[in-house]
Amino acid sequence: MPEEIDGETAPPVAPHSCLREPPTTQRGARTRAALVKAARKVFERDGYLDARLTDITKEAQCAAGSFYTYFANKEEVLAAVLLEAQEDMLHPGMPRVQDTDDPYAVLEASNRAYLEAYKRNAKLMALLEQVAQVEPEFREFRSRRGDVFIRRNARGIADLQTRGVADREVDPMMASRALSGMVSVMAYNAFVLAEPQKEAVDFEELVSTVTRLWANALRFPGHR
Amino acid sequence: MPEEIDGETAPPVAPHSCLREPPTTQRGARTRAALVKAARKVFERDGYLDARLTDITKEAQCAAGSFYTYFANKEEVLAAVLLEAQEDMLHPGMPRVQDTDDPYAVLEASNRAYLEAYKRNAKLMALLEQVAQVEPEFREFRSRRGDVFIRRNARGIADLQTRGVADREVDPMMASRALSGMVSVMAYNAFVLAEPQKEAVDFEELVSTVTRLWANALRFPGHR
Amino acid sequence: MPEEIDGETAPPVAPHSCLREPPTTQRGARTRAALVKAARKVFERDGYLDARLTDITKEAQCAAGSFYTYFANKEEVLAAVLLEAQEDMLHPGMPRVQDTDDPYAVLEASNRAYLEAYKRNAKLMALLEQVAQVEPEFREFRSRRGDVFIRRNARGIADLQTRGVADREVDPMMASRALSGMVSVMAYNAFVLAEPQKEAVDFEELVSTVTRLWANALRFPGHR
Amino acid sequence: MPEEIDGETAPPVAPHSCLREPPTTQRGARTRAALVKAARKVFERDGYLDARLTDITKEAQCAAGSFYTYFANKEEVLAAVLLEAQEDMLHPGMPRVQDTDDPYAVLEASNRAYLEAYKRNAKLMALLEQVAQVEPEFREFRSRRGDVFIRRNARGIADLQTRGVADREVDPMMASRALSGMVSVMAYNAFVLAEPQKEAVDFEELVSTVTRLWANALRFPGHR
DNA sequence: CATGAATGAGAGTTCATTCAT
DNA sequence: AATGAATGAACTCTCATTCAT
Repeated sequence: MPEEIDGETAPPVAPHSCLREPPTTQRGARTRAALVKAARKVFERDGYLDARLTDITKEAQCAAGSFYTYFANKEEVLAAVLLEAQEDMLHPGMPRVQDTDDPYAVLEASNRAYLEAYKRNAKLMALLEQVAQVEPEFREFRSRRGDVFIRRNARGIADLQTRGVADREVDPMMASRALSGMVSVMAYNAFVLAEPQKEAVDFEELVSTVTRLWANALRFPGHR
Repeated sequence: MPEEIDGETAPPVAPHSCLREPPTTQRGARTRAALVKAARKVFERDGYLDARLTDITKEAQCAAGSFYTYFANKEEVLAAVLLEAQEDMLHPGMPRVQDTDDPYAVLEASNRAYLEAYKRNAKLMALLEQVAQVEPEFREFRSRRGDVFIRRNARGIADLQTRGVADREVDPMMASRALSGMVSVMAYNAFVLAEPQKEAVDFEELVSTVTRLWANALRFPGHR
Repeated sequence: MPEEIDGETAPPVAPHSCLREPPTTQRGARTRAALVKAARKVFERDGYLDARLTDITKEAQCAAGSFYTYFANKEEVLAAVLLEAQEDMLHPGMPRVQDTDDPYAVLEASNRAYLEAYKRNAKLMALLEQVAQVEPEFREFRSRRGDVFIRRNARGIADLQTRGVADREVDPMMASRALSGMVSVMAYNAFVLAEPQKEAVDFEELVSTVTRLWANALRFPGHR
Repeated sequence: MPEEIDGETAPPVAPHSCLREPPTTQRGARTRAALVKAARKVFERDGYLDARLTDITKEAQCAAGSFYTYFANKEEVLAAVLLEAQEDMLHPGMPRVQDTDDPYAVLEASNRAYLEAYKRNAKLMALLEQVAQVEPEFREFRSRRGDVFIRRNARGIADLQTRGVADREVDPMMASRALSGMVSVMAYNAFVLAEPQKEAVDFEELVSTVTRLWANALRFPGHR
């Protein structure tokens, strides 16, 4: 029996957010924003572990102690950083290709949107992967983020199965996990691990390959 | 044009191995082995970052200083740990199903062997993932390990394409990257992330799902 | 051909000074000063090598970590200590005997001033000698300090040669090196090596002896 | 009143020598000799402080533990090293110029012999200077070595005073200390501190300068 | 709210010396 | 007499967090 696919796909709230109450004054808001921005920069540059709080405050041009006015520790700034970036990482502004009925076109558009968003936020994704290995709270966060896509795709697969377009033998959730995972691994390899010296994989080839394999895996009808 | 698939798929040698010369006496060998064993235990229990050298020496029941007789630092013991485990992680003792000509059976056996090895070494794989995020040398190591499987599978795909069993449209290396990645993600999710409280995914279902998707993705003939 | 005697005899700046930025607050300045003072005391008491940073911070009544707010390591405090003492070690507040034309009187005053300064800073000189044997940067520092005196005296010798008072056969720089060295060795022996139990050399005898030998060496006219 | 000049000018015995009884077997003698030789090499190369006992045993091609069969610690090997080198450092094989009566010629020969010996043993002298700053026992040793020369020269000065060749006003010991010190400082600067890149001071100029100054300082008769 | 100096526990690392073989 | 692994005390340096100003 397939798992529950639908239900509240609540956005993966960043951990520990809102512990400290938000700044009341305008100056406070400015300082906090500067800290979050600085933290993102430093985290992306040095990695989570090597980032020192003083690096962040220095980058934000404020005193070391001011940090604690807004955050209890490094984890919390990171949560704030991720919270701010969530929007773009989750709802990659999908273009309205949905109008069409061609499942292959829809699938391709979806994959392209995902990969584009991944590429756009590559450094942040790298950071998230690192942090997930180090801080359990963020492993949770990464999981929830993954689930958003997995559920979304599982719904799509189930829908296609209903319409007779996709292989009915596979469990939609399992298939979605596998295929979504496939795409995310490819994205990680292409945009995070890709070494600068080597020529990167061609973006379009990436899109078409994962889309073709995905479509085949679900036995979309028609020969391509 | 497909990348080079064959060539020497040299086993991914652990980094920095053999810096300190190996112990000459029997006693030395014993101590070194005890340290490696202790290190593996502590690493798997506490993670690479939280493992303190004194934890390792305590576990190995030797003095703190003795550690430095055999290893220059934490990285080096880890290299030794991985080196020792490599065998089982890479050559999962594939059962001789190769006799058959049924590509599906071969594929399934291969996936089962991979997943079994992953499960067997789950803690070590978790460790490797963590370390790869933290020490560049080990990111390299992880990559090389992945390549071993990717190349092996790419050869298989190319072979099936020649025999007319697999879709000739996809590039064997790209497809192998995507599909091997798919399996490894599933393995990671099932054996590393799986939370004890939740009931784990059924192993057989895992094998059959990834195999079916893989076969479909390459358009193996025949309906299942 | 005599070497260049004149030119900028820049004071021998202590090595590595000013690496850490100076404290901005008053409290910071106080702490830093306390550390330098404590360092001098500990160095003079225990020697450079045996001085532990915790001894210094303990003496300065601050936490071990505070040390690193102002100095990167032991070398740097020492540099600060020497920097602070430089003034007195280099410009021994020469009394205005210069008014006289009697070269012998001038020479004697100069030697007396040097020896007095050496005696006053004997412990620091001992420290400098020790450190020069251990840290190349400070060997350099000692050399530069020596050069200040050597050049100063070489100018004096050259001047006397011009006035026909000193032997013109000797190269002023070589002679200055030899004679300045002679005085500094005597000072080292008298004020650093002198054992407490033995009665020290009479200060006046020291001054008169080196002055007489120096004057003779340059063939000052007149019989004494 | 001049200090005692004569008396037993006992050779400056190296400290702590002969603590361990000498090796009985031939093999033992060989090992010990190898250790002393290795120690000298390592000390001269790395300095006393940076020399590790294992470096020495490695150089001598014997086990770390063997060291303690012959020496109690680092100090003791150094003592052995110095003891072996004493001969050449103290009795520089003075050429028989003593035949002549010309005090200037004798003085020059003496200085030349000293400087030549210093140059020949420059690395050892550097070592001795370093060690004297670090280990009180060897400060003593250095002093005694210096005294040998100072006394020898003081006797020479007293002799010349008796013969009416040298200024009778100066105390022979004081003068000897000053002038011997002058020569040793020059030697130290020329042969120990001299930087390889800079052109070294001309040896003959060195000899003639210190000799001339020395002779003048004692008011040797005759114009040069 | 901001500042930035002060804190101090804790980790890694070295190496002279010992001792079982 | 030789070996070389084992020992463990000692020391430096880091940096998140606190707090007086």
